[in-house]
Amino acid sequence: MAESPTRTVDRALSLLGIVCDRGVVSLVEAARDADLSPSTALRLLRTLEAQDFIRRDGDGRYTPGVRIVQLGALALSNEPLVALAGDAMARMVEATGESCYLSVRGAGQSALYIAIVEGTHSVRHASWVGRSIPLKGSAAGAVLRGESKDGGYIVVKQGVEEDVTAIAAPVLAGKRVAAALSSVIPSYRVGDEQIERIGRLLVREASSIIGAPPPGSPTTTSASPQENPLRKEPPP
Amino acid sequence: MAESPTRTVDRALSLLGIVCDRGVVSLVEAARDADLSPSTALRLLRTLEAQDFIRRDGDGRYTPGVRIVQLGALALSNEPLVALAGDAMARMVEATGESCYLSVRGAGQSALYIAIVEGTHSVRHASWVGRSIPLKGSAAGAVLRGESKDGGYIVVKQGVEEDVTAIAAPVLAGKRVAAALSSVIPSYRVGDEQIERIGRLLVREASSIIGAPPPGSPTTTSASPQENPLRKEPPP
DNA sequence: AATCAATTTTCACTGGATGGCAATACCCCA
DNA sequence: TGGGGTATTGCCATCCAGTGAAAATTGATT
Repeated sequence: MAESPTRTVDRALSLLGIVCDRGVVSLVEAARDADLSPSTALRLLRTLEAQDFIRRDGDGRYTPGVRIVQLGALALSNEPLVALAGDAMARMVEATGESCYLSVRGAGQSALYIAIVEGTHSVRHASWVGRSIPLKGSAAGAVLRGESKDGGYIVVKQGVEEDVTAIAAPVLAGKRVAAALSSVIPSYRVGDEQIERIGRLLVREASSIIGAPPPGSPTTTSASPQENPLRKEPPP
Repeated sequence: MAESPTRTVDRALSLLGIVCDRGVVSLVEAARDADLSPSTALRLLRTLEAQDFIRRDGDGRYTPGVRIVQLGALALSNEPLVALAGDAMARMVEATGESCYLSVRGAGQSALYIAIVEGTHSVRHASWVGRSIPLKGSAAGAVLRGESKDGGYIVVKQGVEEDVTAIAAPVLAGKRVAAALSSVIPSYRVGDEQIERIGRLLVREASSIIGAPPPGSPTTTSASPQENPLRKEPPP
């Protein structure tokens, strides 16, 4: 975290994080976690509550409110990378049948899934948009830390999740790693040849994301706000 | 918005909303929207940036940051109603083939979709978790405003979206309307008999949500954090 | 009723938040 | 190139908004 100019806002945002992390929290717990006096925490929590970022349940404890959900979804729907990566991710899933993820650096030492296209196998890896995984020990994390050589792919077997093999390639904006494109596959289903094939596909698709032509409709789970609400699918 | 004890935090949260609403915004625009001096806005925006709630793009403008996405997703995954409603919503879609939505009151005069199970027809209504719709003019909105009689369903044809008919029933916590369960259907596909049938189904399923037994795996687009990442589907 | 912990209120105090203003940066046009 | 206009950033005097200790209130338990 960089130097922060407004202590009061800092404190309130920390409290917001605590409420969201814990899901349900009492005043004194939140105050303790934030290292604030209960009366200070109360006032700040009341401010968050006044704008619907948090709410109080029947027992007087604090839980996240609708405003944080709403702004989070808005933020995600406006994320340009999500739109740009849609076609590439769909192609990955079509070519491999495996779940495909787009992730960026998250808060602290984490990576954050910002788009997902699920695989088509009946046994497949499943996760969710908005999930954080550690930078350390994950393929996407290694890529986001700049550890892939010459834009190549990174493989992690037995990383942050058991029984899966993760392969990731960097989405580059110039020299900077903007995101990681990854596939996460049940380990029983991949040998070295398949890993290499998927790795090469990831590298190719990742390099198509920035500089790609203006996207059509995204096909990820984060549907575009402008999408026609009556969706017609192509015939099977 | 209720009376708010901490002006500084209020202002910062308003700025956060402005950045998320607009997607990309300059300092002076944000300051104008928030009715603040540019130097005050700068300082508050810097605080939001320091905790990754917003970030600056290459042109120095502000866009939402990963922290808001992360906390939004966390908040949603901890929302008890989403878990509770999963089975009911899946049953609705199985019985009708139409998209099913769970919504709660959002900020201001809005309703917020917090869970969605999409319909199975090739032409179906599509929307997204986190989307806000107006309370006025929508079936879910009417239900959330307490306008359904005796827990019955409300029908809106030609409401906030064209070409669709929305039917909603209240999810009650005691006497209080906790959420709205709704189906949104292309109007060409429903006559009065179908509307009545779906309406009655909605009422029945809505009444099963609170007081329902502990849920299994939610089947909505908001997967549970505890879900097994290797997902095995039943055979077709 | 007594005890304990959580929550809420009160209020003296001060330093953190403010915004006006100046400096700097940037863009556009003649 | 120079001028004009706007945006951004830094500085600093000012003051009141934010703080936290302490008291009061509430709620749960024995």
